Amino acid sequence: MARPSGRPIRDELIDVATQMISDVGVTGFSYGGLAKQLGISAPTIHHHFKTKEDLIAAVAEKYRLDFAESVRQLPTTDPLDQITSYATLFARTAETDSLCLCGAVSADWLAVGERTRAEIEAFFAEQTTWLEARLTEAVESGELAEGLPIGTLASTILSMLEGSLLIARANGDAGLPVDITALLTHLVRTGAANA
Amino acid sequence: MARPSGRPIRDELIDVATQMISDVGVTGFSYGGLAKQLGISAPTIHHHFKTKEDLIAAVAEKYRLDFAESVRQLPTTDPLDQITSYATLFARTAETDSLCLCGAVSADWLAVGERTRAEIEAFFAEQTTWLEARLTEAVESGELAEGLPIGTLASTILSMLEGSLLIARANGDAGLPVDITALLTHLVRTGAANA
DNA sequence: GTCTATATAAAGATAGAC
DNA sequence: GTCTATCTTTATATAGAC
Repeated sequence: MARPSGRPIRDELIDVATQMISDVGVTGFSYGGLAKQLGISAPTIHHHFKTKEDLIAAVAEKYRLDFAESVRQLPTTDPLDQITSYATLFARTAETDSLCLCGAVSADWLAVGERTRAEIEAFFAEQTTWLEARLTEAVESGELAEGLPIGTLASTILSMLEGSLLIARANGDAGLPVDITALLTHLVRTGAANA
Repeated sequence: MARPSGRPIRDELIDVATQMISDVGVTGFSYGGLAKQLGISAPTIHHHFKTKEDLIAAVAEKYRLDFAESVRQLPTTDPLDQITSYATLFARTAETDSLCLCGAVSADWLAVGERTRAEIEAFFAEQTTWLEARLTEAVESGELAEGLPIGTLASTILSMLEGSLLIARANGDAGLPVDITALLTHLVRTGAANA
């Protein structure tokens, strides 16, 4: 399987590694397997990423940055509708039987280095912060009842989405991330309606 | 590190392997590392589990059965309170920086064999079924509003708990599983109060 | 049931030619 | 920037002694 168009090989390495980590974990993927997929030799990868940990950290960073960009490009509607749209980012992942890269790395926590861990922590922190911001807006606009613990609610949504990808792949139910988010937003709206 | 008391070595192998899989994934743990931990030689393990896949499948099965037993032993109170107790099973896991074994294996889905996958699927199915039963009871007792999609709500809770373990370990926040479950049960109770 | 010795394959990584 | 060749370590697994 030769390498397609003229994309920078560094980017292709990261993309294919991302998929492989989602499939078999950070320990399960190898330079050899990655090289085969791309039709190059394994030592060539060392030229771009000196160690495997370098590559994994780069994968995590790119995922975090790309995801942030995807979130920025979500349609800006009502705050709770934005969270529904946000869930479709995870559903898109589920449709290819993939996990969130950061969830996948988190599952192999003791097998990765400090730089990678810092990226994963940053990813979860950024996503929680974004959700908190939407939830705060929802309180201000009256969509969401006052008095709810915004931070815990944000963690609930993120946990739910990360976990749903694990379960969706095992069950073959790619619609799970959207379904459960729809239910949760329904629940919080109901709470607001009766506040 | 020699092996403690007179417990069957087969059980000890499964227990230590369970912890290692939670730490570094199914590909990251090895017969060599497992042997070292227990103070035995690696080939000895082959005597008890002919292949690594045999061991992984046994680990998954024992986890599923032990978890079912833990669930059966939860105090039988109000249905929604039982779900709160249920969450403490996950919190206990988080306190040792561990994942649910089935969540950990699910993260390395393409790296395990059919028997193991069947165990994981069965675990998720059993847990979902248990949650559905409690939720149905909660509707009957008036704790929970009628009309909610019970199956989706059960999947929401399980997804939430599985995902919270991933995030709790990265964040060092072992209280997460309980906090988010408390919030969710609060949300559904609120819904019932206003139904 | 546990060990040593061994087979075979693959891993991560480096050196040096082109 | 990519390759072949190689190094070292580790992996899963088997054979056979005790």
